[in-house]
Amino acid sequence: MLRAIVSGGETTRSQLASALGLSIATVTNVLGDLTSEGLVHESGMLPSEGGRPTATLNVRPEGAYFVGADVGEHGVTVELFDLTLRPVSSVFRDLPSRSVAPADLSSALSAAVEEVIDRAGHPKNVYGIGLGVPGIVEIEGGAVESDGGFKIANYAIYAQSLNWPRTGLHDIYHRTDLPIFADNGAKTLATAESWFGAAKGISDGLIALLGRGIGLGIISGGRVLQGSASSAGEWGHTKVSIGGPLCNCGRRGCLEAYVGGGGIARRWREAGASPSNNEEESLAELLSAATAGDAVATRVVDETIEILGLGLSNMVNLFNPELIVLGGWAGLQLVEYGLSQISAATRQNSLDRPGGQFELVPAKLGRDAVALGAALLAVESLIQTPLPRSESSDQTRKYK
Amino acid sequence: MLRAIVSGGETTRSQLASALGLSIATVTNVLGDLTSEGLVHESGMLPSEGGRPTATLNVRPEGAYFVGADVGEHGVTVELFDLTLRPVSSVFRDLPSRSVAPADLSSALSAAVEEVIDRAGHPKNVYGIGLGVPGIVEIEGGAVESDGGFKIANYAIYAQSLNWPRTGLHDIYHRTDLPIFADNGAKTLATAESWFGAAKGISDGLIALLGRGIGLGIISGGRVLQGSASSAGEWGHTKVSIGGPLCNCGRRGCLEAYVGGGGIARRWREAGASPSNNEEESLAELLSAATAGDAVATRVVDETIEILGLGLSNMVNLFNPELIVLGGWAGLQLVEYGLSQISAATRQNSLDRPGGQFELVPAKLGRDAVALGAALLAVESLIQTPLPRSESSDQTRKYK
DNA sequence: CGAGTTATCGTAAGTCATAAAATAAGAGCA
DNA sequence: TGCTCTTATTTTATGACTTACGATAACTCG
Repeated sequence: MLRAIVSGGETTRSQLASALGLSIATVTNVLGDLTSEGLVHESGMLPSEGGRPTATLNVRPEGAYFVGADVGEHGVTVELFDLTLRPVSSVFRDLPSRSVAPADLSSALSAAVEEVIDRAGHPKNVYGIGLGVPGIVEIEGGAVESDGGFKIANYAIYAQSLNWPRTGLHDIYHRTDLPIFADNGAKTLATAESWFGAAKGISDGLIALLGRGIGLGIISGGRVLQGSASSAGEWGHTKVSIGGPLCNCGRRGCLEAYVGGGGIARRWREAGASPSNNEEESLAELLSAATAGDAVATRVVDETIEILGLGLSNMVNLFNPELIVLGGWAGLQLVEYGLSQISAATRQNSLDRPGGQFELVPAKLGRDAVALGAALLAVESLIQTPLPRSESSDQTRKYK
Repeated sequence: MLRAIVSGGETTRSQLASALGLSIATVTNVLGDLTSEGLVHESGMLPSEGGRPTATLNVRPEGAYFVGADVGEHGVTVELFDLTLRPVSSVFRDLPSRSVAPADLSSALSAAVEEVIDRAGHPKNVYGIGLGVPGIVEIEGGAVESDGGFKIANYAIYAQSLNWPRTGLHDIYHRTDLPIFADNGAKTLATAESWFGAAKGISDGLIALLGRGIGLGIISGGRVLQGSASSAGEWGHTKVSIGGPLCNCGRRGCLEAYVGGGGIARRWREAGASPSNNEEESLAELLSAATAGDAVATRVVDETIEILGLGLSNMVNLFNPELIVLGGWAGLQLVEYGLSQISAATRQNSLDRPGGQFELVPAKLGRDAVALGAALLAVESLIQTPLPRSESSDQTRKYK
């Protein structure tokens, strides 16, 4: 219920009832609890249509706060979100070197978290912190009870692309005064797009994160697919060719080696160009050269789109999505260059039926979507956990 | 509850209670209803351990019957299953020509269904019929109320590989005296393996059907993944190479073109051999030649396993399964030849983490697994639908 | 044969969602 | 201004489940 209001924005009791398949009476009951928790309030009135006017309901922004962090290759972005999931404050910290070690990250991250809460005037009700990290995040058994009375799951991070060995979550963030959650960045992006962005309300969809690496969040039945050890969605290292160019992961023919930021730059270089060292700028140069009619650039771009379409078509056959969202800096640039070309290449390589059943759109949320999705991990946990009962009311409440 | 007993076989009340997370009292209640329906009975007693002996519970085989049909390229296999899902009678019908038309199929199928029920002595309580068909099966809107009072969903079949245009389910089976259900054969196989076979109790797994074509059932959270229009799992036409050999589907580089029955035979032929025209025999010849040390055959087999492993590794990265089951005639032959080789090829191409988290096993159920899984479609519907209330008891019951 | 044990059954009480009734808050009109 | 009509929300009562608990059944062991 809280999820429906947070994700859907201002509504009314009857809208909620029909959206959730409950009666209005039940909605009122649950709402009473949420209101007395200070999470929801009546935000206004709709003009009457002859009878009593409808009260509009909305989340009370200051009802709860959440920290979300985007741990990237270049640095960490940490943001504090209120209960409407709008950013309240935001901090970016560069990381010292290119090859990030967990210890460096740890100090930067802790400082950034402290700063971001500081800047917002130290709200008391920060409910948790979520981390979007590169690589595979597994939840191991053996959750630990923290000082605060909440459980801290035993997360382990395997960031093959950062050359990290198995890294415990406490190695990159050791404060335990707040509940902490983590997931792969592509999956937190998918969560964010699914709550607030292009994939809102979608039951079966794909959210691709194209940047330096290539990630994917698979939405199935409205939730992000996790797999047996929560590493589902590692699309970047699926093979699209036998043999093929060498990838960072040590194998050959990975999709990422072709259409990851580095792969695109490499292919342009091999075609004779000397692109910028910054992959993001390099792609921009490539695309504008292609737009300007440069034959070599056009060939490289066409090839990129063809291979991306081939990779996407594999996902279309496997998942039969109704929607594909392209995000990440490379994804957004490519979509702007030629959404319909990518879409056509995908359909052409897909089976006829599923190939005709999806729509391809750019991501709607901006750069902080990974952090937003990470914060949503904490929100989801708040929604599932019954709050400790307050003095004001001794009814038990489990449904939010 | 019925599902737990059917799938798990003989149990006791307390086992059921802990398996389903209910109290023993509730189990007893629901069981009372199931028993009075004639679906379940107390099958025996366990030796006492000091107190009252535990009654064992089991399904009453003659409590309900289900028809399952495997619609294949060569013919239809139709079987009648009792409530323990053991086959009671079984009919196979060849199809007249190679290129099957819906009309030919329709008469063969109807006759086979009639025969299979006949042979079992015309039990009254046949609850439905399930069809496992090649190609994509979609459920369109607009279910129709039949004479019998049940709904018949509006299924549409798109069998690109059989060259069928959109085919309505009523075009291949027009009797409406029984509830009818349909799904892709690879998915019904997955359902069967997941209820009774190698994938029993698995939450995230893959069941691959390797034969003439290549199908896949993806088990996620214990259920077969369906996608937005229920065509998820079309693995055979995902591309493993850019360019590559031409596939039946009209595209190039499909996995099926390499390691489908036809693809393996083609590659052996191109290597200079003249295999049997029957693909199944051809594969057997190839594998025994390789076992005997034939260099050409060994190269072709190694290549097959390498490509199959590559295809599987893509699935491992995407789904992070705990188990991969290989079935279908080609799958079983290949597994027998070299399970560990296939497993090694898969792991080698996968990311380290998910690559170390799955087990690869052969399918446990035999040739009639597709038909069994199809019958399970009807079982699942029985489990979800509350039975019409009988005179003997006027309590409503919804939980089984 | 009775004491101890374990299994199953029956009943009362607790939960939770909803239907129905009651109340609230307006609009529109005489 | 009051009255009626309409729609929204809250309160109350009911019904469907589930479970806790006590009663009963069926067995072993001494």
